[in-house]
Amino acid sequence: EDQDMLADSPNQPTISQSSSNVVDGINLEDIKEFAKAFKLRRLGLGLTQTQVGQALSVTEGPAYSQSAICSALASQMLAAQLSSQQQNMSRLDFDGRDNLHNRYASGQNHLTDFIGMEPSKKRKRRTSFTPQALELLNAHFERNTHPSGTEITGLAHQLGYEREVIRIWFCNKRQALKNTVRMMSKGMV
Amino acid sequence: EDQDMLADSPNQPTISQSSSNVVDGINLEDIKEFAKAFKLRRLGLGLTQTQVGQALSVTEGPAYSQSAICSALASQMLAAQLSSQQQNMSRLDFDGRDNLHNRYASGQNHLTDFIGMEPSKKRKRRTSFTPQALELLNAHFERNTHPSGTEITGLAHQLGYEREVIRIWFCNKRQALKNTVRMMSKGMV
DNA sequence: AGCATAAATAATAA
DNA sequence: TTATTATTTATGCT
Repeated sequence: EDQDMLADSPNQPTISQSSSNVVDGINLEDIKEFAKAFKLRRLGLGLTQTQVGQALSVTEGPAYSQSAICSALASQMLAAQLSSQQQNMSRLDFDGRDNLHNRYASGQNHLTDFIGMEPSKKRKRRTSFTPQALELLNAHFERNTHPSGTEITGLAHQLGYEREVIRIWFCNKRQALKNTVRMMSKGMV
Repeated sequence: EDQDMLADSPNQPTISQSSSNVVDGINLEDIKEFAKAFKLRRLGLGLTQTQVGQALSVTEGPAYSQSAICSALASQMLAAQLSSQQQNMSRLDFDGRDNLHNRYASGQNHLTDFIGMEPSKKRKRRTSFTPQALELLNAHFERNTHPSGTEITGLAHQLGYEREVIRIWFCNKRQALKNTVRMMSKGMV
């Protein structure tokens, strides 16, 4: 039916240029190629973004609004366009981590350097739990809000998450529960 | 999406079933009821979580941020939703709904007392970036998708935009990239 | 009208 | 409490 239109792939072969625009483990060139191919295909089928989104939502869940499709693809193309316009831009170095590190190491930091900034402490990437994992976690929580170290380890292992991540989940969950109870006791609602 | 949470799910009336979902001395079913009621009430008043939080902070102390309200209530509902999937609900209970309705129809309206004022705070004017700005931003993004606070401030200053605007730009950009990757991985095009 | 995307809101990991 | 991510809404273009 109608997702067939999207199914197969003209898939530009190659283009994995060695320019190595790799961000977060993905190659930006590939992304840009994909975006272009997707749009061409959509236009070839005479569909609007909204229509494609609706069609996809049938099979993929309600995850593709017009906005999603647009934001997913358009900006990649814009980026491609812009960067090809001018390859030579002046190279202001904002990438501070090294600079920062150097400055710090050389002891040249002043107070002003720290105002309004945080020490760029690489926050851990937010993990997202699968519904299955959540189900198990919630079930466990209802039985015991304070799992022992062993239990936590067991859960972590069983679910394939880091132990610390599971531990924190229970912390947050207890906090949420406590907040709710507090609000209830204040007679809200 | 989250209307679904409110939609059904078996509303144990009077609860306290002997199944006794009691954790730490509190009945989880009550909690879930409360969470649902609270949200319904908030939506009924046309308020955001942030607004409610601010209003409550006036009387209750600075203890209710948007996050607090969300974390207090949303996760309870999620848990309710998940667990209701399992216990093959045969039991649509409309009385519960009515009870709920009565409870807050007759109950304290003090939320409204503190709010009422401006539910609308003038959406910020959409800024439009110059091509030059976009070029620099994109270039930076390709080097680092998660700029530190300092880097953001630096970019904002250099380009003459508000810091927040730049920060949001990166958020949206990351989102766009992620959407693309997601679509790619689904084998589209 | 349809596209592109900034801004706002909700949810929740750290 | 903070910071980010996920999703939605709304606005400026073409």
